Amino acid sequence: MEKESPDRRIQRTRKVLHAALIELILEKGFDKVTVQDVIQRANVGRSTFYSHYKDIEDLFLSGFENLWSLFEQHLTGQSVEKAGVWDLSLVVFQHAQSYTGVYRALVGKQGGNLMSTHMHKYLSALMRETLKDQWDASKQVPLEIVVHHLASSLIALLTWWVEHDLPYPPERMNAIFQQLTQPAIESMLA
Amino acid sequence: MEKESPDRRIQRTRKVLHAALIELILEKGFDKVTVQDVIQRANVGRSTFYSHYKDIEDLFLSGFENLWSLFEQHLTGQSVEKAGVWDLSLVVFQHAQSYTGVYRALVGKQGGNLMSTHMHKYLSALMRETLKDQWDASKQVPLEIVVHHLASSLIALLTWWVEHDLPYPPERMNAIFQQLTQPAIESMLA
Amino acid sequence: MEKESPDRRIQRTRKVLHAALIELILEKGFDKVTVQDVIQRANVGRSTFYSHYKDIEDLFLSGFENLWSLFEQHLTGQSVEKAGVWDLSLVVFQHAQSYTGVYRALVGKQGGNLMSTHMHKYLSALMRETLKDQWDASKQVPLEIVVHHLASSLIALLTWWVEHDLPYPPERMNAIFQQLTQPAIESMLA
Amino acid sequence: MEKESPDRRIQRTRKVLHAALIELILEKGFDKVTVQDVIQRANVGRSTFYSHYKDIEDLFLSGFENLWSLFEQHLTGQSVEKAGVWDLSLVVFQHAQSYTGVYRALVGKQGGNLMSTHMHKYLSALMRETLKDQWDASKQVPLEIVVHHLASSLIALLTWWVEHDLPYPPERMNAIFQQLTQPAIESMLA
DNA sequence: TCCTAAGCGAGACGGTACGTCTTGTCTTCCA
DNA sequence: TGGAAGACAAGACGTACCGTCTCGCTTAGGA
Repeated sequence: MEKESPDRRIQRTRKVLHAALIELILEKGFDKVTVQDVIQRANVGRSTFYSHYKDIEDLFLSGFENLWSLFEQHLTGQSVEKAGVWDLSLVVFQHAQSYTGVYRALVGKQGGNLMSTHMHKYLSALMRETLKDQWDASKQVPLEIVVHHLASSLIALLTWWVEHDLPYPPERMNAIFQQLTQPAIESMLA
Repeated sequence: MEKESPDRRIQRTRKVLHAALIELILEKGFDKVTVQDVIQRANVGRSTFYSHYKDIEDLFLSGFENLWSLFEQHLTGQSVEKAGVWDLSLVVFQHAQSYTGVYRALVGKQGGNLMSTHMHKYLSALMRETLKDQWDASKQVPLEIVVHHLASSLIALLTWWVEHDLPYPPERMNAIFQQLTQPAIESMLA
Repeated sequence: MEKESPDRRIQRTRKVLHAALIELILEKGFDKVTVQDVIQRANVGRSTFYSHYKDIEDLFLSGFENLWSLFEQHLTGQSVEKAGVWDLSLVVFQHAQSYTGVYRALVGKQGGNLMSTHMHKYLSALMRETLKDQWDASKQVPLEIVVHHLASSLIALLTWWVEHDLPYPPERMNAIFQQLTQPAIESMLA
Repeated sequence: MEKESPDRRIQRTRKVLHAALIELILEKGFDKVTVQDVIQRANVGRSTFYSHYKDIEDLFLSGFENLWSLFEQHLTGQSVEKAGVWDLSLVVFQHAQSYTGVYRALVGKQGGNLMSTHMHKYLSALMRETLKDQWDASKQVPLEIVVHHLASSLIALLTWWVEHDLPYPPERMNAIFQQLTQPAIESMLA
């Protein structure tokens, strides 16, 4: 018996494509990976690839979405509802540690800066939520800029951390992030 | 008179190549620009291109080096010898305003994040110089990370500014940068 | 119905490539024909060309092989088993008349002397077969030279004929070939 | 002293170009030799080449013309005025032996069949002169064809001889040529 | 004796073709 | 019926030559 339902085959195909992509990014960086490479490594037909994804960037982003939804589960799963910016960032560092391999492939130079763009978008949204009630238009620095700054800083720090092979534990990294950003925020809120 | 020495021809060729590249990046982003496009726009032979530059990235970086050397002239030309981090950043914003067109092409998404990498490298070096004497190993946050953070933040802010069509004057941007980063640095030095 | 199997597509592609090559050779001579020309005329992708043939010479020779295998069918189809040199040459002239267009492209200057080389090789082999039993080592002229001479003469005559637009019928040409070559052979065999 | 007149410089340049071409043809065959190769080997500037010759074929033919004028001196120098076809052919074989190196480069495959075409033209003209008085229109084989045949045969034999490293002396080769062609001519003249 | 014109090397240049590589589309075949 | 297989048109890649075009250097033969 042991038949395989169509859906399961589809899931399987997507999984091997993602896995192949991660492998190849780690080997030579996202920019150098071609569709050719991926389908060969994944042992998948050319047309099969294109029936699932528009192009290689689409595959990449789909992988990132998966990762992000795991991150969101991690987030709601373990912290109190109304978390602050630095609760959020802690989860980011912890999550990155849990999935070191994947992060190494996606973050920074290897990931072709593609992930940074998307992660920035999602992170900004979350951070805006945590800050928007404490902020009013009279502040000297627009909320938009502050959020942009915090997201960028977190990603920059994360990238540094991953590319240096996680030399400190997540909690230490988060403490650093806090030391680097909190004083400015506090003084503005004062 | 008006003869053209070999050297001048070479300079001319490089100039039209740079100009063509900038134009094309502004039109469709660095990642979409091909060598084909550039030589066609610049009216330059294919082999001529390759006799000057290894590939399109090489052309891009050569353009960036030009820009950076202008920046360095700007820097030494107008500030006192021992400038601080926020004197430096002010010059960055001013320089970007002077060359809005070029910066628009090179910075951020349009520039394919290529410039960010190199600018980060150069900025970090300059910033490390201004900070290294005030820092000692006992600090909670390593100098390396602080410098990485400052350079990343400045570039992120610069990118935001340019991509939003310079909504504030350079001085205002630098004040914002200072408000976002100085408190943390001060409290660490205290 | 009217489905097209992969194999049929391949055959079709090769056919249009051959046809395009013949056309172009007739227009400007083999030496001037580029791969670019051929694929443009045949409406075929560049890489498709190279997936079928190593280079333009390969395409040319593949066309020649086709022609030669037709010739061999013609040969065994209509003559008695043990044909002599001048039975063979008659078939050559007849075959050239049947495929005037192709021969015009391949033979002589237009064909870049490429076909001559290969045709010489094949013709020599056939002629050696018809002569080798009647020859012995004591002859004043080595068999190798005689065969070389006969093949060269036949090709030269054929070239002249085709380049002068077939002014005589094949039988007349063969009679001429016989008058030019047979007396010497006879006198040697005597 | 030893000044060099302009004319002598020109002669010298042409000579080194010819020499370089011959060397290169012997090394890799005419078809593979580029202008680039020649000027590099001859240590001559690119524009200098083009001020002397239209292209590489022009250089080749100029070399052939030199050789041919040597041949004509050889011809008138040593034979009686009204020579027959086989006196002519003997001189051809002798001349080839005297200039083995050059012939090896020009004749046959190495020479890209270019020389054959021109030599055929010149030889035909000479042979037509020796035969035209003995021929009348009533002959079964047109003079034009006979001449074409004789010239082609001689060149084919010469090519064979040179490409096989001159295994026989010139006189023997000429005797063979005579045996292969004379009987037919005699029987036609009878 | 100067100087002017020519021969030359060097090599930048716009162009064209090469043979390779990758893309995204499409069709057939098999399980 | 979905996926593997792979042919295909399209077009960019980096390389190799082409033939044209300056440019300076050298060196002669006439002023």
